[in-house]
Amino acid sequence: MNTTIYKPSTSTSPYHPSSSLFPQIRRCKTARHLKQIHAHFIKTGQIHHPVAAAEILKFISLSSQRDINYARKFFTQIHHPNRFSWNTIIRALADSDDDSFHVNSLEALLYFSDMLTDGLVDPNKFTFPCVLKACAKLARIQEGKQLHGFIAKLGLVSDEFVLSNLVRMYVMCGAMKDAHVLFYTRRLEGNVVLWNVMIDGYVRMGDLTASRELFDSMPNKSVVSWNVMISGYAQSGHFKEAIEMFRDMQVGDVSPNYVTLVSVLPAISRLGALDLGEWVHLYAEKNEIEIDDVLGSAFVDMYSKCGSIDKAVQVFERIRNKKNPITWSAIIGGLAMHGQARDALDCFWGMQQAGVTPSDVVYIGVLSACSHAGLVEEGRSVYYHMVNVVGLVPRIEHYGCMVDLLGRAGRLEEAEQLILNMPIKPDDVIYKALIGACKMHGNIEMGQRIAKKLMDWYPHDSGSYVALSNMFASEGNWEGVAKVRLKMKDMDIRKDPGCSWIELDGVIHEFLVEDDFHPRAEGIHSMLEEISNQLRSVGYRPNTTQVLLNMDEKEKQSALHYHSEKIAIAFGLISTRPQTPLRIVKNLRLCEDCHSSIKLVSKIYNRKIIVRDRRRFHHFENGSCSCMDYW
DNA sequence: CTAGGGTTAG
Repeated sequence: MNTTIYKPSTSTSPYHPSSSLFPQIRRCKTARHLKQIHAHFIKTGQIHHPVAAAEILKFISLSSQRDINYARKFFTQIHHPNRFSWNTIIRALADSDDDSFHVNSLEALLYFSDMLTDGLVDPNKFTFPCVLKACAKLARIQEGKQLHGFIAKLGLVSDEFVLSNLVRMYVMCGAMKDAHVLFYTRRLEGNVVLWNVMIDGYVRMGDLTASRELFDSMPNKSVVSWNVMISGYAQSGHFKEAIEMFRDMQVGDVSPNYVTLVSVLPAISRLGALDLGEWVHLYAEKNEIEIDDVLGSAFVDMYSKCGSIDKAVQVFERIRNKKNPITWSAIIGGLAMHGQARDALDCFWGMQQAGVTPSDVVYIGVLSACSHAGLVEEGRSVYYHMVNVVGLVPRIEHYGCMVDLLGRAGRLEEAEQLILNMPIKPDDVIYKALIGACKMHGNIEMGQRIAKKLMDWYPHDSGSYVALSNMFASEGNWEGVAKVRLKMKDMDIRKDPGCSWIELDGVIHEFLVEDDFHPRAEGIHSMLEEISNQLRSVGYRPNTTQVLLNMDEKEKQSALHYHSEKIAIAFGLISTRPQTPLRIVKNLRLCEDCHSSIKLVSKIYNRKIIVRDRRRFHHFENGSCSCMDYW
């Protein structure tokens, strides 16, 4: 047995960690095995060899079995850490991505300062990327600028890893100007990462024009460049642009990867572009991209939001091993949107049997499922469970669900009491839920009282005016309607324009109210006429109570006639084979007239019509709707 | 050793 005790190295070690010196550490696979080696090295004294210590530290800090606390302890046992060990511990702390990343990043900076104080080894080009990363995470620009000076003195600014992390540090501190100066003075055209960091920087600043310009002018685009643009567009609500980018990248020779799919799926979900979503699913399977919990959650959400709840459940069931709270929220939220409250409740209990504690988002899903289905008692006990069993503090969204749950079920006083007693300041959403319930149950007094309050608090939000007007209209108070309309005109407040769209062969066709810009406008127009005649022949009478404008009855009927969802349906009917289901997405909620006429259209034309409105899905089939008219 | 990601009341 080798019993030599190695002397600590002075200043810089002549040794570099290499597989030839301690191959057993490099070959080590498990944490258990590593501990055995560690113990053995202590016994033999080899632990004092700086390279041995560095190798062990590397395994503890950076392997898949990493254990940051063990690494901290181990580091304090190293008598004279070499540069590799310093770099390793700093990197381990700066890389940590869990809840304590803030503390860890601070600690990384402290280790760096210890390294300088220690004075035995100097930082090098491997040290700075990690220290800069810590600064970036903490958004500490002062320390970052000091590092910049230090790096310049050592002549390391031109190192591509140092430079891109320096630029990234400025980006994460919101200092795009400094980032820009570095980027342009360096002109490392070949460094794709540097470009990507800059593009990401503009995305983070919300300046998509600037990031797009940079993207368009970059000489070589990597898959990450595309991913940054796609997720940038998707996260800022530019869903169409995100999808356009996704298509464009395939014209070039860059293949989408796992992150691309995760980035583009939310955009597909929001637009309800089922064909494209299915294409992405096939792409993942063909290219053997693993559908793990993260990508799986994105697919579950996509299928739910595109109206295919069955496929959502299928994907969900195939994510066998590692379902996390987000995966469960996605499926529960999906079932809720489709009105499958019982299934959502089953899932809620199922996840707990699977040993996953529900997150607050899961409760939002379950509670909204209960309110859409009128399951008051179930909703109450879920709420009780959240507060008293799991111990979560209800957020405004949970109160919103409870107000909606009670309100829809006609327990208006209880709902109002809940608002008055809740410990958070109620927002407009909560009041609108209650107003909706008042209208539904004909409590005009309470509804008006709250709508007026709302108009005082949010004088520029069209929602409260529309709610009040609808309420007057539902009791036939046309004078009231006219007054609200006048006030809106005075204050220059406009109702959000209604907008619906339908995807055909991967192309999204969008229609606004009274839209006649579509290439097939004529065909659509005559189809609308035909539908209207068919409806009349089965005794249908338009329900004009929700028409906001002060028009005569005939004009009102014609306004209804051109609601965007009706135009989209007419277009769908003339553009698809008989019996093809139609999937429509609408930006607002369905009005009552559209709801009842679509029911009839589904019967007359023998079509399944699946409409996603602002809140949920309506599956129309053979004259009735899955929401059972409770929505 | 550098860049990119999933769920959320009406």
